[in-house]
Amino acid sequence: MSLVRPMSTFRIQEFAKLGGVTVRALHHYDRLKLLSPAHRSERGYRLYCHDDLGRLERILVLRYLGLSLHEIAALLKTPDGGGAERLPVTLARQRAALAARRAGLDRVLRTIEHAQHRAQDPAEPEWFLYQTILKEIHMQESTDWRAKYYSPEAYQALREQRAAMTVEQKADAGERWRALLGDVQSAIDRGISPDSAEGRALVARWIRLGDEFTLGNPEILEGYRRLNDDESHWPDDETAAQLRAIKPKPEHTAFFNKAVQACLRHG
Amino acid sequence: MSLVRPMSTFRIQEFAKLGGVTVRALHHYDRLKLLSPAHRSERGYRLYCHDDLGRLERILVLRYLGLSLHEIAALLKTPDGGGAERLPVTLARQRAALAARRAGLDRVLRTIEHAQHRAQDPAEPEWFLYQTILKEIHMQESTDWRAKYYSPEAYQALREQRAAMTVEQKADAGERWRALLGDVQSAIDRGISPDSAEGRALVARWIRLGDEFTLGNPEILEGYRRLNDDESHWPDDETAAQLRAIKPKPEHTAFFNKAVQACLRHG
DNA sequence: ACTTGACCCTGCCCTTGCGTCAGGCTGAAT
DNA sequence: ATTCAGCCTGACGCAAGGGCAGGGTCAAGT
Repeated sequence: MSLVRPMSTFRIQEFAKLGGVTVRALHHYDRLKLLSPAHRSERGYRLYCHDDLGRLERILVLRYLGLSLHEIAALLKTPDGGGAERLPVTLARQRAALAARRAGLDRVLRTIEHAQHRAQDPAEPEWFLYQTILKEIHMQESTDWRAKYYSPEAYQALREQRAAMTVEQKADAGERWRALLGDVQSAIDRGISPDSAEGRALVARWIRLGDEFTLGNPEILEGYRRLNDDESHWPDDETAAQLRAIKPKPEHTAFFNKAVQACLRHG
Repeated sequence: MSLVRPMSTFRIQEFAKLGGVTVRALHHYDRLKLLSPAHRSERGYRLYCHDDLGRLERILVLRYLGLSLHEIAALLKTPDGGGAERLPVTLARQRAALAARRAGLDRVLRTIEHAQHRAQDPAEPEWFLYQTILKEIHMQESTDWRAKYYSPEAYQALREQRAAMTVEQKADAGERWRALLGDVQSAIDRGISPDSAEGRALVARWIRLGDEFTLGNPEILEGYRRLNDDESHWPDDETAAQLRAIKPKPEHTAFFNKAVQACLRHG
């Protein structure tokens, strides 16, 4: 009977069995500071308590839902209150991501079935099979890569908005963004204060344009933020080029934020 | 105009664009010897030819279907003839694997939807939500892990066979396997030659028993082989224990193979 | 001839979620 | 005193590349 061991604690192996995970996984979570045992024995043994089991269960649930350990840590880090608030958002995003993955899998499965069907025909040479599959792939890959940044509802709303716009309207919107950013740049170059009347006028234009785009939907804004923050992963196509053209530079957003502060101060 | 560069070859970047992949990926494929350029310039530049493009396209198709680069290399390594033969088998297996993944994704998605629905209720505490999801997970995880080793048709056949057997029949079959392996072990211990009459008698028993199990279906045999070859990844449940009990040791299979050779030699 | 800029090479470390040793302690029972 | 199970840390491996560093090469413009 060990006197060192506080009551109702578990050594790592017991705890692993309780949670249905391996010892190594627990080591891993400990190193990531995702789940550290409540205590350590004098000699360094990990001693998990009952609350740790609750946390582990939460972790396992979120892992099952496909979140990365990093995301799980972020979600569980909040002193709670925030956790309950962010959970629904996370669920929605994760659902969208998984639905997209499933759609991708479905396409691959259809392609395989198609290929199997055609591979039956001995008259068809193999290289032809590869060629046609490749064409299918290229066609399918032309799906909108921006989708993954938005919640499903937000993306749906965006698509409706885009569908309702003519080509000229889209070009015009792009042009107005570019013009606005140009004006902001020029204001910065001329040393105009964000606090000035001109600064505040620019802010007003920015906000109007933004609302036009986000439809006042904060989820769209959130998605757009994530999209813009991930520029390094954009593919190299025309969509990306258009996006880059209307992407505000850090100094522009800095100017914008300062000007907003100024407006708030002045009421 | 470079005189060093043979006609109709591409440097790595051109080639990457033709194939729609990155330069780094081509480096990677080269290092894995999956796709090495037809030539190198004097100074070490990779020079890809038109045939390389064909091979790359094959690689991309198979990658799209979810095969690992290792599997792709194996499939493409055969001097062809074997390639055309193994392709349908590969497609079937891959389809089964992807279908399983899709089913898993479906379950997760349903779980998320369920959770979203219940998270609406503000009366329900968060921990309770986690608890019930965890229960769902445990229920879903109790699916037969052996399925992934078999083609869908083979697994279906196996299940029908199992359903048709009574508990006693199953126990009896296990017992006969264990007895056979015991007798083989004893034959080895006693220095009996696989070539002897006793050796050949054991082979006959082995084959009969095997046929009873595989129903003469080579796909089942194939799946069983893969299952047995992957013992290190079996989970730690009762099914695994039963499987281990009837798993022939390497020396048993060696004895078996020698005895089969002997039978073949003697007609 | 020289410089510039685009392109190429190799090699090394980074990612995710652990598994798998390896070497060395600890704890409890024999 | 030994022995065996259990614990620790640290390092390396995996798949499919991404990213970067340091250094060489090619073609064009000056």
